[in-house]
Amino acid sequence: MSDLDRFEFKAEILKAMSHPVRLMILEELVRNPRCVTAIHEILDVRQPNISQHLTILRNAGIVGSQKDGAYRCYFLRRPGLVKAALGALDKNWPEANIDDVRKKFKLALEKRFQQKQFPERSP
Amino acid sequence: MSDLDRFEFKAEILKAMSHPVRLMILEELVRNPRCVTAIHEILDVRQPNISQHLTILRNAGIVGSQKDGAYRCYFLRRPGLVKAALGALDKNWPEANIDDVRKKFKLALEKRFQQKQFPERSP
DNA sequence: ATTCCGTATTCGAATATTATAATATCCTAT
DNA sequence: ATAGGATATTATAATATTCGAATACGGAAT
Repeated sequence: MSDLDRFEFKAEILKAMSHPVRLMILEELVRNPRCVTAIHEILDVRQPNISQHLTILRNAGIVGSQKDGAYRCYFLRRPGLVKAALGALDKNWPEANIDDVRKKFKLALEKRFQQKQFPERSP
Repeated sequence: MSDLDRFEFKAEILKAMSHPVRLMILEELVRNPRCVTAIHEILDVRQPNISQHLTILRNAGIVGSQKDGAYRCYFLRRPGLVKAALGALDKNWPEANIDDVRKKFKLALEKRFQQKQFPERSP
């Protein structure tokens, strides 16, 4: 798997999660496996639309499903990943310290000029 | 901030990250603040396109920038969030255990019937 | 002042995403 | 076998995203 491929793969996973309805679905599935109707009742979204969103999540490998009689049970295939990603969004992280940023930028700049022997410019 | 708003906000942050080029930019910025040209050289992407992606990241509040002479230095405004999100993608999490899933689904199903007094159906 | 370098903006075409409506399919119970 | 509920699919219209090309703009050095 090439380097670019790896980034495209990660981007696909993130993109599949990047929708308010899909985030709500995932947050629900973190608690419990659910069938479509249950999700449809919990969220205020039409059933076919729910199915579409579930398809997107399934294609990304984020959820799986299993038939149980008339129902189809959806569940997280990568609960760890999903919890970690949702967790990253929930926690309210501190902002970067601007002085540290400036310092690191200066260093990066100097290192760059040494390495590449530029006459000037471009950190 | 309403409940839906919160999900839309999270979705926006994720969406802003959900692009291979933007992921590469973020991974670079995790290491060091960088100016546009440096990013442009590291990645094989045209400069105006880099600027466009940076604008998207900036609008989502993920990166900030600061002028330094002719350069504009970009840096992570929420390094913790970004590291956690990238970390979630990197770690290779185990898959869900299908038996646990089934068990939880049964429970959810039963609970649902009790609570809602349905004659039948719909976990 | 003019030139060069670093960066941003604008526009356009191609493509992708989204929600809705309509419809189809599958399962279960009668 | 038929009805009704659960789920999926399709088509479509509205909207958004993406990239490249061209261009604009600002700072630094001559």
